[in-house]
Amino acid sequence: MQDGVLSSKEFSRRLLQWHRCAGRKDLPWQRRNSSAYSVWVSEIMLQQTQVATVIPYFKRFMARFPDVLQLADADMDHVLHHWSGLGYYARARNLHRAAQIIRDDHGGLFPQLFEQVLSLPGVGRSTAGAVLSLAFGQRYPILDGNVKRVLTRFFAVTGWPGETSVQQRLWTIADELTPSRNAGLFNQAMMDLGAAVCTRRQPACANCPLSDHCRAHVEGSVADYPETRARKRLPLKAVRMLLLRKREMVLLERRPPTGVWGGLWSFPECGMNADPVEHCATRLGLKVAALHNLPRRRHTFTHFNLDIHPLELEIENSAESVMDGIGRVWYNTAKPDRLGLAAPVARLIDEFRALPKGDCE
DNA sequence: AAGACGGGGTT
DNA sequence: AACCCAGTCTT
Repeated sequence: MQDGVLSSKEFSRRLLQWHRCAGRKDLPWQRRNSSAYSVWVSEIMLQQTQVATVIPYFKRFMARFPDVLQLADADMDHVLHHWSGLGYYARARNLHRAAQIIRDDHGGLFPQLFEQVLSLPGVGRSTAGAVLSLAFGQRYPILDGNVKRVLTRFFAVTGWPGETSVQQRLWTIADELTPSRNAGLFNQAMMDLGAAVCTRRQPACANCPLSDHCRAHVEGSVADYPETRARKRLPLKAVRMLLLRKREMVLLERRPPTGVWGGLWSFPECGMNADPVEHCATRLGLKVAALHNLPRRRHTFTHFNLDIHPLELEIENSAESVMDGIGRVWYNTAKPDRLGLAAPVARLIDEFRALPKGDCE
């Protein structure tokens, strides 16, 4: 058997056997009566995000939006608030929109046809396969980071998995391996194996039920898979954030629906070369009484680095009106509204709240 | 086919 | 500081 090729049937038999003993079965979205809705929410949260990070968000989210109708009827701001800090906020907007589609087009019941699930915003091939297999036992493969790692190693697949040709090959392999019975368990087991055994660094091949037929393991090249993309140097951008203070209130603006922190609330910004006082007068109709710089902080994205230069500005007590109230709000740091805040904005507000209040400077 | 999209953890 | 993570959408 050592030299032969492992059949798909034997592959899944071994994997499921391993999963019965060693797999995780007590995650919050894996309860016995977990609905398609909770599987879906968890899968969306788990996109590009690790289990440990997701768990508290998932619990809070499900407590507030226990079913698809409550999510569909909720305010976008409320949904974003519960997503704040998770990142990739388009996921939350898509989740909300998809819930409304399920309410309006599917009678509030989660669809069970692959094409219908795939057409929901935010749901691609892998997530559609995950929900249908995990929640309904349908035979669809998945291809997330864990599965990619397992497959590239087991079959010694070279090339960066983000490349189209490599990805197609991996989908074909995943499809051939997926059993017609127990597809959900199989997919869960693949993800668990990737998360617990076939880890990116220092994989526990000694505990792997497939290692004797794993090409990378046999060749002693496990660390070479999956290949990584050659990375470019990230561009550095800079922005000045205006922390406009009026007593314990601070002015926030809603960001445009697309782009970084889309739909979230943040501080007004101005370019590094602009005059902040002038900017406040002309764009916001506010007179500045005092100002001082706060320490610069760097925020890193996948695609660029951002230097945030916070500038605290005290507003004159007279001339209270802010131009164009739509999309702007005086945020009470003592009694916070439930808004979605970008992570660095939330941090700045926390520091701000800790500052001595009142008429210093 | 390539780039955009967040934040946190690990090394 | 580099690298990665239970991907999907837009261009």
